[in-house]
Amino acid sequence: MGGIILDLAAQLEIIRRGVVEIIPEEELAAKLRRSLATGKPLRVKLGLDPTAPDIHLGHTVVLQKLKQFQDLGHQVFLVLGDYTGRIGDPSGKSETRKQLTEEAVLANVRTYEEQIFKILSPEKTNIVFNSQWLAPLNFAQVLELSSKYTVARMLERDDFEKRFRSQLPISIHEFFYPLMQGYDSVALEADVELGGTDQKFNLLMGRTLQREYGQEPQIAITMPLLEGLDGVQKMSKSLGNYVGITEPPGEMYGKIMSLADELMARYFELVAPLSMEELKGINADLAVGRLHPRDAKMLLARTIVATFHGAAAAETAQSEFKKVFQQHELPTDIPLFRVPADALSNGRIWLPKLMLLSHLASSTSEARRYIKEGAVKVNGEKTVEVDTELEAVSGTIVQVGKRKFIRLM
RNA sequence: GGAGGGAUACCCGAGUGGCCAAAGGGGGCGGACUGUAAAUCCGCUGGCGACGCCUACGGUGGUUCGAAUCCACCUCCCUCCA
Repeated sequence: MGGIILDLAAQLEIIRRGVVEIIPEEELAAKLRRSLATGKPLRVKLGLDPTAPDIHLGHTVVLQKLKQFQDLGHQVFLVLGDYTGRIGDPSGKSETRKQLTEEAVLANVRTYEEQIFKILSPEKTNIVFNSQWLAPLNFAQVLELSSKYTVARMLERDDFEKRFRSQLPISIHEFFYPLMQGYDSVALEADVELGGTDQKFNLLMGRTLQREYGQEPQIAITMPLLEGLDGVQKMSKSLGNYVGITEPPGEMYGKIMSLADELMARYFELVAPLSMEELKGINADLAVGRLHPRDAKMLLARTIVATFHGAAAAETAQSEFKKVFQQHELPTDIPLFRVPADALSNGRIWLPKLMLLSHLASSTSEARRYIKEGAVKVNGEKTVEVDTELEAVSGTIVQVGKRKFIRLM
């Protein structure tokens, strides 16, 4: 399968980095050993639930691990859960998720693909849809599958258990999600399955089912869940504490700079594609004060932006950041705004009106608030008078807060 | 099928006739400070050319000078019993 095949110890070291659990590690070593001996790559699987088309840094933790397998010459399978997506993974949820329509799932899958290849090499990635083997199953086969596991064991799963105990509804079809995901492993004859720690139950289900279907059980590897920008809850789109990998470079850079210092190490370890030596060096330098936390964070931001937008974009994002937030200068690109003629009287415009029209504020009340708070600058001059009638001269720069600017034209 | 409890702003959650554009917390935003869109402290957080007016406490009506608060019906959610 090509690629650099390192020896067992070297492979294990790379695979171990950042993981929470490898279940069981001895079996992984055995599989790797066999793979090295026979030249047959391992079949590594990652399931994606196509409900959220926006991939964020949280997703990349597990994608990077997959990439490492890929770089080690193993065969990577991305299972796009078009079929399971219609159920919605109940993992960690306290309530039943709504089912997606077939069209919605397919639309999401397309967006997924575009984003995934920012990390994975397209030519080395096998994308498969689980409808391929799940859809043709007949009722007898489904019954057989469901006979391989018991309700009692199903209820061992945390979220099911909680819901059951507090008498919240659990639909029967939700029990099928782990079964279907496990069956994916059977269908693919997976050697390894990756997932977040919240996926542990589902990953182990794969092992159980593979055994039931006469296969060698896969290895379950769990990755940590990345904390979101708030530093408390896991990164997720619905919590709004995420950095999307398709966000513009400047936005991405800024969001990372807004991380609490304490979270830096975590992001360095989980999302920055640096070598172990580099990581160790950074941590050591930080510990002895040789590296300023701010500069470390800038390095982090630059590295992450470079991953998704390239080194040049990362450099630009950084110099813009320095310019605006350290030197308090104007950004290079300021959106232009043309004042509509009917908003002018004698060539002047009421400042709150201008802010509203140019989306610097979402209402005149908000605009008034900003002005009173001293957040508004006109050509660099703080303006606290709400009833300012501004001369609409081309080139005038209006700034709200630290980040919002317009230039009149 | 029966009995009870609840629905308040972005979220959680007080308020049980006027002092309520509605406590408190979270989140968000702004300012100061700085080392950064970290941390910390302070402030703001419905709309309106605005010391006033309009809209808002699940929905629709009603009682009252006056309703988030009382009454009726409706919708949805929850708890207990069967």
